[in-house]
Amino acid sequence: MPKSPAPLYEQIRQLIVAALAAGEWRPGDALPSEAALAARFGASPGTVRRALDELAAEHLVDRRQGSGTFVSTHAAPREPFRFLRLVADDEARGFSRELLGCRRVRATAEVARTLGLRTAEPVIEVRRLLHRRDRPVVLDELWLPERQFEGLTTEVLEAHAGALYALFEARFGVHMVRAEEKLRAVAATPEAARLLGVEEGEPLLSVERLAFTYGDRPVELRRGLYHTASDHYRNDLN
Amino acid sequence: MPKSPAPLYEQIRQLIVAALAAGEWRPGDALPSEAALAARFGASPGTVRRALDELAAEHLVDRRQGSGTFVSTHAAPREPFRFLRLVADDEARGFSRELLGCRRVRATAEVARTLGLRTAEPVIEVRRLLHRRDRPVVLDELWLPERQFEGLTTEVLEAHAGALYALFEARFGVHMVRAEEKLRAVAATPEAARLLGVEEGEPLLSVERLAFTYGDRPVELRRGLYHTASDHYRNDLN
DNA sequence: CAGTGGTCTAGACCACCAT
DNA sequence: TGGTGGTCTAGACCACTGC
Repeated sequence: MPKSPAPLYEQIRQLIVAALAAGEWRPGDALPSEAALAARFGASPGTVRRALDELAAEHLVDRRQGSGTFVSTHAAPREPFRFLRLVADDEARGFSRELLGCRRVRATAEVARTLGLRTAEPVIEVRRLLHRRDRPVVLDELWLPERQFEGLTTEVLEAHAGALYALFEARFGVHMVRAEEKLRAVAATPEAARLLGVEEGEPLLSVERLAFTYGDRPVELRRGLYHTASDHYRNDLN
Repeated sequence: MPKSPAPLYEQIRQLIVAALAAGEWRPGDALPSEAALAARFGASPGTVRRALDELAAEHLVDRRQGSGTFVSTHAAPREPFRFLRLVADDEARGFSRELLGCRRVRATAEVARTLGLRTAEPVIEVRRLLHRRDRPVVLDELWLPERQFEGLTTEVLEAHAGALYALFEARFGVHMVRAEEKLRAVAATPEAARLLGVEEGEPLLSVERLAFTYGDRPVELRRGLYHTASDHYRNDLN
């Protein structure tokens, strides 16, 4: 408990996040203007501006001079793979996707704990490959609470052309805000080796990702195996 | 070339960075107050404040209410390993260091190109191990332009207790501002296996880091091999 | 207590976008 | 041309630090 109340711009920021979580404005929508929000929250325009600037820094909203402030969306043409840090050594871009499977399973103890579910609660498991220049480079396996992703099937996935996170927004109203990743080097299992076209035991980069929606609620656990022969995981430190 | 000149707060930000690069204020020093800087640059306090806020967001300065704005330093007690993202699975903290060697060599073509030097220009090569609970977890190899690090020897390294980057600040006036890392999974070479106490061919996380000082000038190339059995590389995405 | 950064307000003017 | 966000200013008041 803080001694003094949070500053007004922070309170306003939280109110806007709550409105986003409640779906008052959907990804891609315009928010009300600064002046309108100032009137709504009874604050001066400068204070609302500060709240919006913080939200823009967290990539929750997207500010465009002359046109307005918009809810961020993974469907934006600029960043179809905003959270994927794997880049080709020669800077080549883009992947093609191959769906391996989608089924309803019971959460293992670890998946349940990580996603904040009860053990054995139903989850949807998706497996897929990403190819670069027709060579497999990523084997992804991901788990989603069925409660929030009811109706996600192989057919739905096959029918959707854009990024996975864009599908989650459009069809299930779940927008991914941020993620935490844990990286390790591991040896390829026989199955991973077969799917990625490498030798068994060959080093692969293991990437475990926990993705969060508004309000820091975890909604996706993902395990990726990256073949880093002519690609690498890029990270900027500051 | 931008059509319109950069905004005033950005010009002021760049002037402050230039002053930092010139050593007008050293790491740990206090900058002049907002009001004093406003007078110096002929701008209003609000504009100077914005420039300082941006510098704080980049971790170039550290703002402390009631006492002032200070030049960031790697000697700060809070973050002795600010750029090291390797954390123990059980959240244990801290490493002990073991120096393996420090010698003057000629830059390979790749090292020279990356650091912006001429081929075969002299560089200082340092090799060391980091241990967690008396077990080796990181094998580091790094190269520094001799021009900027003249006098860096085994003795100097042995005599210094704090972080490497703190030594670079205190002794050579080089402050590391940001870095870019490229990660891959690789197989342990015989030498790496021996030093890290693992089997030859075992998967290791390879981390290649290029570190920059003020003005985006590259000054250190580092290759790390991380043993990720009970540690992992942590990354936050947003 | 003096000096510092942190918050909040109010308003002027500009640059950009859509129509 | 009207509405949007972006810049810049000016000043009041508060919270915190260190002497």
